[in-house]
Amino acid sequence: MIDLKLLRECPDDVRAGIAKKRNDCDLDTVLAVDEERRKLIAEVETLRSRQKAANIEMAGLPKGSPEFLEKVKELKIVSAEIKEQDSKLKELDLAWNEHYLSVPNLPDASVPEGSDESGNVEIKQWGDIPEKQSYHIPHYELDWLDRILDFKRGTKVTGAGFPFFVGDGARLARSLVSFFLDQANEAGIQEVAVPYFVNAASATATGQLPDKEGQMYQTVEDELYAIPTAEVPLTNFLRDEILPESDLPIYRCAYSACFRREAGSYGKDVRGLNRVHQFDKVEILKWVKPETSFEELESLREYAESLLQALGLPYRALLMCGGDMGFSQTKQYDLEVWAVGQQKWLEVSSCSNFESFQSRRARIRYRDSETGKNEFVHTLNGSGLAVPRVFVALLENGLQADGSVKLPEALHSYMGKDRIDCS
RNA sequence: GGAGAGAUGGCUGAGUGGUCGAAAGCAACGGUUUGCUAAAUCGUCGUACGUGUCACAGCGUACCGCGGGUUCGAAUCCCGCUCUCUCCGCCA
Repeated sequence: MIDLKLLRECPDDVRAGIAKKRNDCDLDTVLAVDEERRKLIAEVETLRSRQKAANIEMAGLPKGSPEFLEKVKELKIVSAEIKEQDSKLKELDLAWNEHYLSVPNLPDASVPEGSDESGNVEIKQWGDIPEKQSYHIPHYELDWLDRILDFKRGTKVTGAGFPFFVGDGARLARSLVSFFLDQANEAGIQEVAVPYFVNAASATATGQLPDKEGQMYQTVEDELYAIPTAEVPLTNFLRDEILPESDLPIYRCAYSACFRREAGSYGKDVRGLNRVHQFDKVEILKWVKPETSFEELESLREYAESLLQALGLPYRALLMCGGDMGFSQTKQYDLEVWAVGQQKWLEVSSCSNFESFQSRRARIRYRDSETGKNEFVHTLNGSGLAVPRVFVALLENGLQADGSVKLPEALHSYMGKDRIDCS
């Protein structure tokens, strides 16, 4: 959630931000409810104050004396009134909360205007885009694909979008995870293994709830949610905590399987491994001091890029425009890898600065030595990286005329060989 | 799954209906003193929201695991839930 003060004092700035994000949040209603709520709070507190004073007076009176009984009679009325106003306030609080949570984070000034992906700005392209040869085909058309990926049995066992990785496929997926984790470790990012299910409080703190409930798998009995990304448990790792200033910045990474229902995404881009319901990903999290968060975003993006460079995969970096970025982000970069077989850019990483939007929800603070106050940290996260689409790019770009797949050197030791053979 | 115990401020820990936001101790912070270290001594020492201020201050309200109830009044009584610990069973 955004800063309440900002909302009240600079509604026009907030309105402009909402518009830039092409969000349909109705700020006037939010402000109206806010004002109503504040008025009611003042009323209830005045009543309570009166009650409290009278109760202190009563404590001094002899029990059962006429004055005492008189007071009781009087206060019964006040008490009833408080009860009534209080229940009104509770109701209003619920509505207010819902409205407040519906206000998106505001985009940074450096974020370009635009309403969809066409508005994104390519800030960088790296690597040579290979010329498409006759043997370059989409991975899902490889005739020996079922030797490393088994969609059919995945569908039988679980459902569409839950493929089995088999043999070299399983090994390649695991190699990528190991490679990503080792790289992170080398960069000084501490590894964490996270729970794959979170409770409602955690899902709310990172913004999956209430809006994106339909995107998560849920357990029937226990009100737990399968994580759509390790970002959720990892961000919540420090929820409700006040961190020592000297601990900042904190960098962590976590490998996890990610579960996404991908409700409503039919047809487009769903072939093969392009979009699946379960996939592996290494996620990087940063908790930093506010004044450093935009530098931290750049270094996070550069780190994610370094992984693609090490794998020799051509990619581009996009600065997301207002209309195409997420609800909670102030600034977001996407990295897309080139898949020569499909002649397509595939998103493999998204690096974002949330500023205090998440930390405010999750109440992650630090005591600032200068102001002496508890301030919200800024959080950032980025994929480093998501496995399946990197897997796809490796297959399609590494494909040789003889049908085998050449692997980048960085993976040789993990795979125990330099290529995947077609037979 | 069965039986029992518990949940109070950064920590330890008092408090069983009425100036309790909450004793005491520890830790922390600021000052004084002692030749250093150590000790002694005085003071400060929760969070959130509302109000107010240029900003402080101030004022008000809430918060003793969470949610409800009883009462003029609840940390304290009642009900439900969650979590932690101990013992037994089961299990990777």
